[in-house]
Amino acid sequence: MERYDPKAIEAKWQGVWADARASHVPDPGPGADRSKKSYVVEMWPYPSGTLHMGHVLVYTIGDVISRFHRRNGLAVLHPIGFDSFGLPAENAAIREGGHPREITERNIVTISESMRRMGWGFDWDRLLSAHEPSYYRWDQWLFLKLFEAGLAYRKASPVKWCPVDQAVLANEQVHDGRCEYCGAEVVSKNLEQWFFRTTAYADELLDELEGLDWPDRVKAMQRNWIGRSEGAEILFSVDELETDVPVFTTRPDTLFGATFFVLAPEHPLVDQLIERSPNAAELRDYVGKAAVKRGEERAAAEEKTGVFTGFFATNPVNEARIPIWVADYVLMDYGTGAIMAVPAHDERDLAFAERFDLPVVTVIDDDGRLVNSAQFDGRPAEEAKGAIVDWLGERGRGKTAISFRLRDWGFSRQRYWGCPIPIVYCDDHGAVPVPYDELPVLLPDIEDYKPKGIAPLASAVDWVRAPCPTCGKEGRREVETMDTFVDSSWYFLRYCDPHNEDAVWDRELVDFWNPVDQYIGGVDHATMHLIYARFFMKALNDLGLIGFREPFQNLFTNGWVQLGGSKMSKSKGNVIGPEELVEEYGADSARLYMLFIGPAREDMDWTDDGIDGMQRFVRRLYRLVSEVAERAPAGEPPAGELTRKAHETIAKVTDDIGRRQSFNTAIAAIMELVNELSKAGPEDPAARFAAETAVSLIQPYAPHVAEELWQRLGHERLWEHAWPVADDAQLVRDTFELVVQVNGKVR
RNA sequence: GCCGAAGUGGCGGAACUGGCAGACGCGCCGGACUCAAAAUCCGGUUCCCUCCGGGGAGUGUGGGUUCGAUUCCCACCUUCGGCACCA
Repeated sequence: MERYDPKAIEAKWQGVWADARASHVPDPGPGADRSKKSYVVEMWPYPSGTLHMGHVLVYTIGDVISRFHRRNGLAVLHPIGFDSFGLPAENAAIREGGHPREITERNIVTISESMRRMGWGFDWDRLLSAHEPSYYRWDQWLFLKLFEAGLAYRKASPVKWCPVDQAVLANEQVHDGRCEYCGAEVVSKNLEQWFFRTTAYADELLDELEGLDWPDRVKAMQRNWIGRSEGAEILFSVDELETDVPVFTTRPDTLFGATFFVLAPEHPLVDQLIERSPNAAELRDYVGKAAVKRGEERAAAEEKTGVFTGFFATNPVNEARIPIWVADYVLMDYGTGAIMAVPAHDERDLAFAERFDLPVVTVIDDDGRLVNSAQFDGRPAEEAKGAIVDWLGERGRGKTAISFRLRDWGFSRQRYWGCPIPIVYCDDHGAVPVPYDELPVLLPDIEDYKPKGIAPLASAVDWVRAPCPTCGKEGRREVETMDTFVDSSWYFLRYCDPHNEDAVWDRELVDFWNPVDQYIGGVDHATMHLIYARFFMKALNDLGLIGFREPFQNLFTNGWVQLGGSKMSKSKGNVIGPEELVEEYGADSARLYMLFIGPAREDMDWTDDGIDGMQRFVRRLYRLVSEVAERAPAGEPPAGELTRKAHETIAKVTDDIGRRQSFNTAIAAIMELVNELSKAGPEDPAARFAAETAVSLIQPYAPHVAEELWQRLGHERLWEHAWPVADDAQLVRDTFELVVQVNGKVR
């Protein structure tokens, strides 16, 4: 008998599937049954040069699920595409020369070929790449829709600015407050930046998490990210300026304990205070320094810092005049950018009070009741919250309020390799959207992508010059590009109608396939991507472009595949990548091993220590089934151990893949069946049934060798053969063991 | 600090609903085949004791509930992940 030859077998069946278009799904016809569809999407990859083990994990999980669904009679849409805009290609181009487009497209060719060799059954007819004008044209189209709806807008936002280079700097380009390139002291500058109004959906993003079949930890991370806090907004007055300043607090019950007042350095009132302050110079210096610090630097500071303004605020509840400080531990973009400081009941305020010798007044005792709080003394704190807010409300000095830590999504990037924002600036008309019929605004070729001046696109002078769409007078194009998270917020919609040149999509197609039934990807996208995509669906639904509000009904988050963990150094140390793995062992063994190594949702340390064992198993299966094909008797399998084991395995594997998504244990179960078959031998009257069952069950994992063996067993087209069903009657055992315990011991 | 996940043999892990802990695999030990090796096959492999019949301990630690706990409850320890001056 010839040896198991994965290369030959895999090439053969990959050819057969390509010819048969086995992974292609046609558009649903009229009256197609939505209950018989399954939409399986893995997060699309960034086209780096080669596949890595993380890719092998994600796409093998998706392939197992989609093959399983297909054989369960569902119409499965399982597409692939590339998240091909973004920094790595741009940086590679800067480093090595060449155009980001060339590098990207070369990588796409290489990686697609590797994907085919892994046997992943994608519908290649629907291939998308974000950097192609046929895709990003619709990024622009969607941007215009959101812009019209007021969900995309510009606002001045502080950026780090190098006054010498006249350039916006990324956080990483600032070292010790100095420009990475010229060493000049970096200043903060308010620049107009583009934002999506994600905060408009803060409540829905939180509430609609409930209905999703997502891992709890991902939901928890999103809740945390959205950060809804209930509290109150309270007005303090600044008599010298005849103005009121609102603060947000979750602890209105501690209002009588406010002993000082703090403004964020960026607070608009600070400028007014500086002009009339005895500490003007010191304040100006402090505000300037705080502006160029990163948030983390502020948080990491060992001691709190701040400057007294010389002004006082009046506490509305007791008319106490408390000093107003400016301190960078108060953030402008949360709450109102101003706080009442209650050192007795807030750690941070306490640290500040100790540093600057400010008074501490306890207003809640050990029993949780108010003290030093006038008419509210003796009330439990929880109850006092409402009572104090009501009291303030009657006097127009306070009201209940909700604050979110979720911020609007800033999506302008001062980078080249991204989707141009279709806006023309006109001296008379401001930011004017490019008309729909002029899309796409093509990304021009330029000489130099280095982020040394302002955005690299500014150097494409001919491109920048454009007539104002409103008046025709010469204007200039937006030179910033979109964050690549824009591309990935809706790509799964475009897969449903990828070649449509007249519209972003056909609503019926998108509504048929979506929401995605199974989304698969790393937990590293738990917040950004998975929040942005959810925001997009809510906005697009409100715009009447789609008929649903959540993109991903079921989410599987795979663990990290760690290379060279603590274990690696001990063993051989020669870690091999996916390409070599396939070359040496074949795609089937690689796929099986990747999912067998441990639970796919948990992090794992990649070692190739066990891959030989997996190859051994596949060879054993191959030999055993080949023998069965030649020698096993035909006909109905008689009831007995082996027949029952086969039925048990069907039940177990079906449940493991379908309900539990426990991919490693399904493989173990098939191994048990093969072990039993091996013991019974190829001439056992149930051998043929057991072999057919094993081959059929392993097909989602190891589709090539399964197809080959299926053919040897005298059948064809396993990929569309119905998934086996366990016979309940065969699962009943004639005898069973009854465990008897006496005094807690088995007897 | 807050939120979340997890601690089981030499290793990766299994035990799904409270019912024989260690499935499946790696590694290791022994054997068969072979001139020899590879490949393959068979047997063993949690730890301790053993008169070889078996006996005892055991799922991070300490308690608890239960006839019975890896599983449920309380407290603690450790590791990993996320958020983090969010008022």
